[in-house]
Amino acid sequence: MTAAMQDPSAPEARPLSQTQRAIALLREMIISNKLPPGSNHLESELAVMLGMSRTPIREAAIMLEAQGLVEVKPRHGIRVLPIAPADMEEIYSILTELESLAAYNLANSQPGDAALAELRQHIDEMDAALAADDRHRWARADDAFHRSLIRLAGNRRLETVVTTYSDQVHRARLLTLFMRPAPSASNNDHRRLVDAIAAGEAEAAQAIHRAHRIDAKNMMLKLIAAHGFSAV
Amino acid sequence: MTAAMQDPSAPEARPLSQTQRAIALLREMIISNKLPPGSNHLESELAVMLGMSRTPIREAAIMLEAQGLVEVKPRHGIRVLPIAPADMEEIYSILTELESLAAYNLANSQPGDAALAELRQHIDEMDAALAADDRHRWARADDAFHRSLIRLAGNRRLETVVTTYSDQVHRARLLTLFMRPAPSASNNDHRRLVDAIAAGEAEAAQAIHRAHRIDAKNMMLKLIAAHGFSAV
DNA sequence: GAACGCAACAATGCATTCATTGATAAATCC
DNA sequence: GGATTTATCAATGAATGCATTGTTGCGTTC
Repeated sequence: MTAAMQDPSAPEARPLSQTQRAIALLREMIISNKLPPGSNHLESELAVMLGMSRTPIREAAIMLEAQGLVEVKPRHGIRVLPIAPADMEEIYSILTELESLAAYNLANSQPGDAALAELRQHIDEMDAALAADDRHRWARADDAFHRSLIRLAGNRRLETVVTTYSDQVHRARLLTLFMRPAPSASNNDHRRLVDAIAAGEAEAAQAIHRAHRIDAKNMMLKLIAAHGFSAV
Repeated sequence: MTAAMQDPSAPEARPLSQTQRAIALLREMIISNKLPPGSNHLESELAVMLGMSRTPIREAAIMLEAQGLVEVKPRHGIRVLPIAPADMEEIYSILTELESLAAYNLANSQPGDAALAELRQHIDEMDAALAADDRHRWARADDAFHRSLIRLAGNRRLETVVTTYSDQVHRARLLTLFMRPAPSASNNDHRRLVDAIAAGEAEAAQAIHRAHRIDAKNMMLKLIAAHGFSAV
């Protein structure tokens, strides 16, 4: 092996398997709505689209099916699953419970200043996005806040589950992002949550986050119904 | 479409794909300890063992990895994941929260007599198993009770998550099944839970089940530590 | 004209094949 | 003799090939 095979300019030199690429690319296309809900896709079609053979596509489809993003129908190809209001009820019910648990556990774990600063930084970013009236930026910061909250709680499996179900409702959040009123009240909840966590008030943190999630769910369902969507 | 296309005599006439067979067989072998935790297995070895090619084995491995039962290591084969006490803390934390949620939701849904009868039947079976001093039979009935509880709550995703994590601790439950004292107190909890559900006392049901799960977790961790296991 | 049956086709499930890559062992040099 | 380098090997990642099966369209018959 010669040194010329290594590319010193690239910081990461891992090849990344085709299957991993397929999973990442398809997931991205699904949650960003490039592959619309309800659409069907042949393995060969996706294989051509991503420039690989059918094998890694099949393997990716199995993974994405396990994550609830697609359905592999024996003779009808790979179907992007739509999310109906009933699905959102299911998902938010789980997310509410598990994220509140994360808040509770984090509050009990006496998090260090670094952890609290990380959370507050995301809140500041949300405020800045609100001031700039940039909703996409706000949504990214909101995402980051919730991910940090879960990660800092220190339960990796909980992180996995929450990520899985957050992915499933990602399209719905995108859809309602511009329907909803400016999410300034939401940031109040976030600040109160971090304060409760900092003070070690576990039950308060849990209650605050639970209420926050329930409000978010109700608003989203109302918006989607009001705009006449039966699935997303 | 003619009526002749439906076959009323055979309730199930599907061939069941090799991949599905591989998933079911490997899962069974893993949770029943036939493939011991920590053991490594080559794709070709499993392929020969199950009488199929590597392809369905690979696909099954991806699914089982998504369910947290194995780890696919690039050059070292498929590794059955051991469950350490820290993993059990993670898992029971999630199971406690979600099963309690199921109890809460079921109590609120005013379940019919059929649902309540189903739950009570499993409890009776547990009593019978206790009387016969048959712990395997008790464990099966206990499993069935918990599965019914989750299923009747009507949230399919919740069912999926709980099943996934129940699988991961299945070996540990098997291990402690004969270490623990006779699980008669456990059945008291079950009866009180069903009574609370029948009475529509959602918060009581939730609290009873939460306490039940926390007790079970603490006992299991104590037993495993007392017997000197560092992983299962 | 409608319905049933048959045939051609297309997509998948799975096996097989090939190439890449990490590991192991042997051989040579210091 | 030990260490380093090289060569062989084994296992996986991925592509391809093949057979099965569901579907669609056409022809025939009632």
